[in-house]
Amino acid sequence: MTAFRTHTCGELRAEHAGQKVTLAGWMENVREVGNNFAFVVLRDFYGTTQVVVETAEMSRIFKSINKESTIQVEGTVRLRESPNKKLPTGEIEVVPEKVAVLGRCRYNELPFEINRSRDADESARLKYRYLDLRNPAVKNNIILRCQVVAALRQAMTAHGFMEITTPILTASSPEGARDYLVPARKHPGKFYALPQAPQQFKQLLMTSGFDKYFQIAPCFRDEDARGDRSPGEFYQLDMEMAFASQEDVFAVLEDVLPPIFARYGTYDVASSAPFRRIGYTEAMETYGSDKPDLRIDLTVKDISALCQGLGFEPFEGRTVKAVPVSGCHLTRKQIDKLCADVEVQAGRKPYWLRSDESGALAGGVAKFFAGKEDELKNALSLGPDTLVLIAAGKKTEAQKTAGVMLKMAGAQVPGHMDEKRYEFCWIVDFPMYEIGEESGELEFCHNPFSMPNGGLEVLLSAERGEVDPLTITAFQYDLVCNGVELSSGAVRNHDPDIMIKAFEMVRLGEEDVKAKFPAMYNAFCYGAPPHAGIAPGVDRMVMLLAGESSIREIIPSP
RNA sequence: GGCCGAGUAGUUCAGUCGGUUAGAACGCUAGCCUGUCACGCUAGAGGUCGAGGGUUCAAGUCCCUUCUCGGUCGCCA
Repeated sequence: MTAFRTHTCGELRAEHAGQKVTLAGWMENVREVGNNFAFVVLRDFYGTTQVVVETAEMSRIFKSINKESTIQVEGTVRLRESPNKKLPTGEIEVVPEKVAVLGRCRYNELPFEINRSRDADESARLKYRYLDLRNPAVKNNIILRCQVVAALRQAMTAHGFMEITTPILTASSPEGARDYLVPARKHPGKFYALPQAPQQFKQLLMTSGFDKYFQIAPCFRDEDARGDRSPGEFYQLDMEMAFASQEDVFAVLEDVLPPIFARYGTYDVASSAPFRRIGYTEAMETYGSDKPDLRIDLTVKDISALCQGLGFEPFEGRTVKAVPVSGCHLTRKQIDKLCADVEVQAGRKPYWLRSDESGALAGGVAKFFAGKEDELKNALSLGPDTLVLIAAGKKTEAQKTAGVMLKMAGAQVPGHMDEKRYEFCWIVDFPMYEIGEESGELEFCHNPFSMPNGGLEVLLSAERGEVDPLTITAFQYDLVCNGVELSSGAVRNHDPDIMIKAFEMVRLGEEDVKAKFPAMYNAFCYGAPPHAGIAPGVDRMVMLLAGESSIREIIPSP
């Protein structure tokens, strides 16, 4: 009950029959079914209620109002002669006595029909986002977002985490993206940077003695948009724990996320705690991706050795990866389409061949395997009716292309993907270092502030030449769900000595650490707790829960 | 920034080999209709075919330039 209404438009039921009520909402539709006889649909946030028009006077009043105007209707509830079981309020209707226009819609033609706004052109939807959001199907994703955020807060609080806010106007931070800059009025020529993540602040909080921190944190990165990535700003469930290991972080999310996915998601949660852990190297070998979609039952096989000396130039001296797709009955045209799709995404065209119903190899590059058919069949455990997609190139290229082939084939060839479930996994053991493509020298692979597995010892061994630095892994991890990278996190390097040594490996030193991150470095010199954290993307999570493929569907004002 | 695709009525789209007056559905307007709920029926209004240039007797359609949007790669924890 407010000044404008006694009930909402989603509230009235049979038991309200006979009551005098006042409703307020948008005039969604008018169905004229006779002379001076019509049904008006009134809509507010909570639902719709039918208003019945039976007199010439009421008919005249409603005819003078454009759809989507806001109106107030005072009247009496009565049972419908022909109820509609599909609607929560379908048993009743309101007989109006007084109608007032609260907010007139000046246009009788809208940019799109409210209830079909999702079919409209996206730029029109965004321009008229306030109309788009009147569509319950659009609005419900935003409601879902609110519920998920509330549930996350509740779960994190229940796990003993405290929500602490961190600055928005700050100094440039260590992440790799471009910063957004804000001119500083009092210091002409200088700028604030908007945080790409609250990374440094939360680590300082750990050093201060706060034990468990979290925040639904806005992050700002000046990068181009993607279907699953908002341009500019997005939100993370940022968290950090003191005196904690990688497994401690995993345990929290394995406890927090599945119930929320189960309750608010479109599908069932197929993974139970503990989620599967997959090493980075293994993920790249087996799935051709560091964000595998475990709903797909296909894997990548290495056939490099087998493919030498075939007389097929693209395979010579290259890494060759194959993805066998069993039970495949695609036509030649469909296979070409699949390969073209892979080429668009991976930038490299895959090769292919297939086994027919008798198991004989045919098509594509099959002829080059003459004399080696059995070897290939054994290597791939090849049965009949199987399409083999093949990628060749430098190791990383071949892996990446194979990963795209795997996801494309999984999505397009029936029987290899059970779409309607959530499959979580952790990708662990990311390499600490790599050989830079441009420099040709050793560089940090990811975040330089992750703790190397093996600590100072392993770095010293590498320095003495006993350990290949490329084999050093970091306590750095990604949480992946259905092929979407939900989150990445790490056990942080809290020890200045290890930090300096890690930097020395890439020809940097203490001065560079100090220069780049003075606050954190200094703080760690006063006794820091070992700590670890992670930051799942809220937008991507809601996207998965809503079953949407565009991140703009779950953001109120994209 | 590279590549691919799209742009035609308020909206979503069709438009054949370049050929008469550019069509459909929804929406809108008017009329009919007393139980609809994606109401139904009849009629009508509504178009700079994204923009500019070119080829041609003739361009929505072919060519060039350009703009906008989407996807993707680069980029991005």
